[in-house]
Amino acid sequence: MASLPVVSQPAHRCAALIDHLARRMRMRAETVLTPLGLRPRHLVALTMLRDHAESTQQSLSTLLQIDRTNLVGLLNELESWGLIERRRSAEDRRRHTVHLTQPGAERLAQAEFALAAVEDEILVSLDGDQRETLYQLLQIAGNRQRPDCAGAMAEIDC
Amino acid sequence: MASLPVVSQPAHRCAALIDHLARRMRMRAETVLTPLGLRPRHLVALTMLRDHAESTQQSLSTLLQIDRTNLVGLLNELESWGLIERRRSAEDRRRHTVHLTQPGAERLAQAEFALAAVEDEILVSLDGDQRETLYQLLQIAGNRQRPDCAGAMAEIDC
DNA sequence: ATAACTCGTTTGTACACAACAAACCATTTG
DNA sequence: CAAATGGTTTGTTGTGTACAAACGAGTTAT
Repeated sequence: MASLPVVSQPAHRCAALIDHLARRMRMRAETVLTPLGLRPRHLVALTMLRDHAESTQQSLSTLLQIDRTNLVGLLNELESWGLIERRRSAEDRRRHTVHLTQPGAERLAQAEFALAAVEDEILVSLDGDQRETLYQLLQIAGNRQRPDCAGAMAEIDC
Repeated sequence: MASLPVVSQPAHRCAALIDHLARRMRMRAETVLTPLGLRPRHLVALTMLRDHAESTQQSLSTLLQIDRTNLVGLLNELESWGLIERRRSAEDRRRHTVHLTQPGAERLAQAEFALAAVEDEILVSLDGDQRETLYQLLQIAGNRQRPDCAGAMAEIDC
């Protein structure tokens, strides 16, 4: 009776867990970020820019998964703070390549430093190794969204 | 050379990564959840309720980290769908203990099943073991927010 | 019993985030 | 030149959540 579907079992779903964890992290992050004049979205963008330097806005928008029009506003803010720079691409002068400036990198570093405390608070239950593992997994999961190399972002490495 | 600061290194901050991953997951999740009449918040709540049965609303609100007043609305919806039940506590009749109903459990199972596809899509870069590890880490990180056992939620196990 | 407090509830305000649409300029490509 | 593309601007909409104020019902302290 009540067969035990050993294989086809849906296993564990982490969507809800991620959602929950992200929200908690985010709420705390906001409070330490505001003194720095940043909001979560800015941090995500800056982080992305450090890891994928010189992206064009188009690829940034797919990378960050936010609408182009919204991205413009975001970048406007960051640029007006002097944290990033837009330069016209040499090859195609319609394009803007976005660059993290020196002050931008510093501000990001400050933010991450401030964030350390928040993570300590949220991730108390995880020891150092576990946190590192988590970081790695998130990094892997986040970097390549799917093995879809047919699109415009061909040169990366696939 | 280029010393390897093994210990004091600020290590990696995962706040931005989590934030980003959560948003991508969430957007996709919404599309498979809407046919089921659920939204992400509902799923989080139902999941919590399955794992921490019979919580009072107060403890739920700290667990979910959402305001009490907002929790009421959320539970109202779930109750009107018949997915949860509120019962007055015998000990203290001001309290409501919240229960996942049978239909609620089923709906949750459906949702998680539907979510499998989304996770497959978002977490392509992770193999089975890695996903399980991720799940475990998230579970640990999420369950006990901090070893603060002085409060009202004393009976759990600390 | 009366007062003070607590749990849940309702209502309303405010803000952040983000999707989406429409129209625009500059540039490249056909 | 026309058509398509990258970025920009403006404005609308919806959603999630915090927060405050005030209430009823029930509890606890005095």
